[in-house]
Amino acid sequence: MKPTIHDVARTAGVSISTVSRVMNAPETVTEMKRLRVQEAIDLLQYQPNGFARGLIYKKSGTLGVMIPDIENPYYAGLLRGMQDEAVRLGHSLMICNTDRDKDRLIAYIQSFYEKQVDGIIFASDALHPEYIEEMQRYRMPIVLASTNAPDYDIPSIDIDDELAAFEASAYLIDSGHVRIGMISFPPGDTISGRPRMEGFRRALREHGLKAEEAPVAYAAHRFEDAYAATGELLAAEPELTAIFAASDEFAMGAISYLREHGRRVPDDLSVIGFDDIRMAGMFIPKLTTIAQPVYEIGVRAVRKLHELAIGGHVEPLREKVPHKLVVRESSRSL
Amino acid sequence: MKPTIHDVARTAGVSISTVSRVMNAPETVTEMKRLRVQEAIDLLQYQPNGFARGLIYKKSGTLGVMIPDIENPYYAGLLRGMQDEAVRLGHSLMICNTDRDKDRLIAYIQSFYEKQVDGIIFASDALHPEYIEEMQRYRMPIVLASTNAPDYDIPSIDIDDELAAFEASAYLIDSGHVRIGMISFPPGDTISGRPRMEGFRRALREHGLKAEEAPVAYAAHRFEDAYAATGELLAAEPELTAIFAASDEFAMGAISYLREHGRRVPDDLSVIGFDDIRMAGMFIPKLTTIAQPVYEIGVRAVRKLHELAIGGHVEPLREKVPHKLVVRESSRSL
DNA sequence: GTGAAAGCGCTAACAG
DNA sequence: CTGTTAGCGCTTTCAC
Repeated sequence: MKPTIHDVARTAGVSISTVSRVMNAPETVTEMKRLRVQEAIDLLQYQPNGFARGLIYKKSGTLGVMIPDIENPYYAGLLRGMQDEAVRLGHSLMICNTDRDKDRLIAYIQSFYEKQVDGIIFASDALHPEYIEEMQRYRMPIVLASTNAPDYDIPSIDIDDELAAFEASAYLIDSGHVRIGMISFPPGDTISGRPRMEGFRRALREHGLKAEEAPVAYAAHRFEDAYAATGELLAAEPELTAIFAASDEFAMGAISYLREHGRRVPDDLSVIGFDDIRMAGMFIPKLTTIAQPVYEIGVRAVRKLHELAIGGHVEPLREKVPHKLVVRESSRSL
Repeated sequence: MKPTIHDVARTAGVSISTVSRVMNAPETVTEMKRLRVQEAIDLLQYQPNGFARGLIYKKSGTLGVMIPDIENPYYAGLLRGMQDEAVRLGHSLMICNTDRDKDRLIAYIQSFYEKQVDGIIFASDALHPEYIEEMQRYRMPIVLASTNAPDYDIPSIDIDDELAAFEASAYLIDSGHVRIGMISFPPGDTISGRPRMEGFRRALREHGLKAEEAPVAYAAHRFEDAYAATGELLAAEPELTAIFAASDEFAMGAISYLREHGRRVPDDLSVIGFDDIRMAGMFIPKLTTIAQPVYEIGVRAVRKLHELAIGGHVEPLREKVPHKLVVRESSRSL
């Protein structure tokens, strides 16, 4: 059996309060007893029971994290940032891979609640009001990482997707491309879907191109979807010279399709991605992309949640972090 | 404030024991009261406090997981399997990314212990005796996923690395390759390092090739290391026609190096990887590789840990799961 | 069938 | 400075 505070007290010959004190306020105990207690602790390998402390402090030192797809490298970077900051703050992370499954997500919210996590970080593209309401119903501190909720007063941290997409597209246009297609997340996706598409369209418009005629194909989330979408794009506009992909994985899917259909990248077509996942620098050709400071987003999300859990509020509520265009090999000037 | 069992009891007009009963043994309560209690529960959004239950049951319903590098897609697949099985069993996962940092790992073991996880899954290549002893000292159930410990009686589940490496190499030889190099994990790595190298050598030997003369270059863990190692390999043996990479990431690093130095894959050189991470099918060229059933390993690891935590022992102690050669585009017959 | 009460391991007044 | 005691929220005998 795990030793308890009573065991320590007994072998040290003191009361349990004294033991408790040497753990929480050592300076209030005489050196002699403190040493004796410390010895007993070491001897018994004593470690206070988290449940008992939790009951009293009403804190678990654990943060819940929801991510939609753990196999998506984008989230891996985010998690790393969160984890590092959590360690720094003395917290643990309870991670839930929702697989974009609604029931699973709701079940996890309840589980987080029962396990008394100190707060939840919701990292996802798809954020239905229903989820938010479920979380708010339990009144748990929550912050959004790499997404946001314009309709609710929930702290969030992400990049300016519209602007980033604008810059990616503008870069293509400035490189001489005129016939540009986009592989977008579904228009119903209000985070990485619509804003990036709007940024794309605005770039065309502001550069005197007909935004409405530019072909856009939708892909759900994965490589294969983008592969197929590229076919649609080319069918709609065979003369395409550039593609703006809303994620690096999409860019890879597009490049694969192009290769297998005799189009060279970047010689025949330029492709630009989004996110700058680790793989972007390993792919052949290396991806030109918009880099998101994912690690940083993870770190700040945890920090924000910590603040929120401690102080009850955070400043600023909605935080934007800077993105950056990274030019590598998958694009070229015309 | 979170409602407690007392609140429910009060609003339902019963004692707390009755409330407790409708949650844990509803059939022992008369329908009338049961309904009234259920109503109160729904009304107050009552959810029992995990700390209080934990104190009594001495179980947290949480499993601790240690992984060395969350950005390595190999572990993402593993985690997905674990997560899915954990959900099925009603458990949560507490994940720790050790970053191969010893202090961090030890700190996490203690944290797991304090938080009363029901057990630990250790998924890693590097497994120092010190870690094992630290974990055993706390007498927590532990299972090894995708690694093993020959010197200790610890349940483990992984593939037969030596055999898998043998088959990968034999495939290359059967395809007509004679001058084959290997990019290996460091020889000190007794899991994915030495066994895979021995499998490689045995294949050469059993096919009448001089195993000792085959060049082997070592790479730590990542793409960049393999990139550099490929240069060493080629310097040692410029006539190489095939490379066996001990991981898919190594294979990608090798292919990148080859591309950038004017060698085409698979036309000039064949490259075979190991693991079959998701990216293997997205890379250009698609990787020929040894597929590990990572998802399955994750699932079984959780199941094993569950058994161990419940029954105190598992059968069989060391489990091997089958691997599979997957031939794609990065290799060809001579 | 149901309530009162003890106790899980710990912290925090409260007395001494 | 230190020990005693009352809970934290819940489950579980044990009487009624």
